[in-house]
Amino acid sequence: MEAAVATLRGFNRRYTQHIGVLDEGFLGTGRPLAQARMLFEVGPGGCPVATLRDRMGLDSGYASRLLGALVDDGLVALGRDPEDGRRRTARLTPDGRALWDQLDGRSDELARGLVGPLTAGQRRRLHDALAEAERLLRAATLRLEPVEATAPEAVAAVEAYFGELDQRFPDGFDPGGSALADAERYRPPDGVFLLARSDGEVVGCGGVTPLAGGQDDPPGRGAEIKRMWVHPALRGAGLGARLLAALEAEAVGLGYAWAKLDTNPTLTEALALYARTGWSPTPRYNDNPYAGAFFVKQLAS
Amino acid sequence: MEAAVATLRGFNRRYTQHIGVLDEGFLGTGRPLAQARMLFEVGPGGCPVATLRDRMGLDSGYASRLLGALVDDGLVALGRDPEDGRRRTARLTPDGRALWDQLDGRSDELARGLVGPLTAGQRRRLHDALAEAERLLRAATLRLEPVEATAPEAVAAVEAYFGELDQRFPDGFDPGGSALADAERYRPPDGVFLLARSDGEVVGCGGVTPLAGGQDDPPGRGAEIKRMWVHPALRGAGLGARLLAALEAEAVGLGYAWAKLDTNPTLTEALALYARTGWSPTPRYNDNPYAGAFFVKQLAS
DNA sequence: GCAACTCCCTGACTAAAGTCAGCGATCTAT
DNA sequence: ATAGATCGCTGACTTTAGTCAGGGAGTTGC
Repeated sequence: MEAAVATLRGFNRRYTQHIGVLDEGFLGTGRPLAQARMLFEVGPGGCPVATLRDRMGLDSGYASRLLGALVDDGLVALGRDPEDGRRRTARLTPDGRALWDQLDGRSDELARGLVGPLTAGQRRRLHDALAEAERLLRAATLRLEPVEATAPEAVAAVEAYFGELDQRFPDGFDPGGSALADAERYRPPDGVFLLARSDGEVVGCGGVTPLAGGQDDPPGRGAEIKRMWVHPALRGAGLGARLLAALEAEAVGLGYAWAKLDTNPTLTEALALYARTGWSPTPRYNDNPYAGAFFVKQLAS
Repeated sequence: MEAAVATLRGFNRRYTQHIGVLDEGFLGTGRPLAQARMLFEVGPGGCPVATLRDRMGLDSGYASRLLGALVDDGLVALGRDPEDGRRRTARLTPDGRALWDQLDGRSDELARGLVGPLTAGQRRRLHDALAEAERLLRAATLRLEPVEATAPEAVAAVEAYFGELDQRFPDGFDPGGSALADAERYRPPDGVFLLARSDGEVVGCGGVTPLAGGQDDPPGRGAEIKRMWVHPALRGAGLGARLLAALEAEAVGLGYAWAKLDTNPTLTEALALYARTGWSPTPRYNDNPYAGAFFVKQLAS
């Protein structure tokens, strides 16, 4: 712990001094940093105002004013959200896009200047180190929150999960119903659906549903843990373990005494995770044609 | 290159959003960020005003004002430098020290909170990744500058070098004279002494001196490359290669046609570096008792 | 001993960043 | 239909951050 804390703090100090230089790409455009950052955040694809405020952590009034200045200068256009007339979406005008390209180019140039003195091998090492650090930092900073299984983001996460299974299994994967089919089973008081977010982006999910116990099952109410998924970019950073632990804790909170889960035996990382965290093999308890391994765990209360 | 640039930029974005949080440890003390940062920079050991300005990149007037505010609040005391009456050194008063401790504690707490959710293994991986990234970024951002070999920082670097040799060799190392002994040999137009700085801190050095050519030497004037040293914290990031290349370029600039250097055969990384960068083994050319390997290189002009 | 140069400080600014209360338009639940 | 909440906007502010010109005390080179 101490070593990691010290390294993080040391890194932070030097980083803000040297690499923070990348922000300077946003200066010298004849407009204040905050405006430039705002324009950059809007991005070529446009962005809802609320998202901009959230991401930049700004006061609603201040954000509005920054956008107003960009609109006045003809760089950004605000449109109404067709689904909710209160919301507005910012989009870049052609002029705005030109400035965005300029900002992007400057940042690129600065980053290039920074890695320029390194050899190809060193650059690769830098790339690997930063990617690893980011994976771990994201895993550390993400937030787990319960949501409705029918929420658009939850559905998107489950569909990403299904899509991945479809690619991964030799014969594809057919969910046998939409992601929404059994949504009510994930609703309190008998279930829950957790979404893992990092930077607002969904990077994982998983749910708890009630499970009818059989004759040989432990006493007390039983739950099933389902649809556990981790975004590919974050694999190997321990997010799976955190998510599983959080789901177990939720199950305990819902009054369950034990839980089961199934998985495909080809998913070796998952098998290792379950073995490591106190899950024991158990006989098949459902007719899921894609599952070949079944686990049970007595939940600590 | 592209991958490294993209990763760096992506890392930077997330970093400034999440880890920049560490700076927030400096907020909420009822005083502006800049003042808090200044107080923290002064540190328990005190710090000359010029150094503070440099490190924080501030205008002289602004820095003076920030310090003035801290002095008014009884947190910092300014004293005269005994060696140069124009210079001032800032020191923390007991109250200032208490606030410093508070800031330090908050930063630590934030860093702890950040790495807290990670397992011990993940923390170690984060530590390693950040340390590697920092090494490489420092190697990329450092500056090489020619200095007088008698400059205090140059002497300190050479003494660090000697000290390290003394530890490394089984029978110790005796420089046979102080670091200053042959300082004039490192002075233009016949020599040069380079200092590598990162963040103002000296992280490496090396010099070029004239070398009398023998019968079997290549035609033209010959130089010797000496006292090449890299700070232990930056080893393995390619700083040695950059330094050596810079010294060779300096030698070319000084009109030398070839150069030699000696080293101890136990310094295997150094041997590998020389072999990799076009240096060829050559017979002993001096009576340095610590040297056992000798190299020569024809310099490109 | 004097000119030239440093180092730090002061006064007088400007621009940018950020806060707070309140308002109209729009959506949601009952 | 209406009360209550949400979303974004506006006005009126304060505080920070940062710049520039100049000046006094101290040092250095000749």
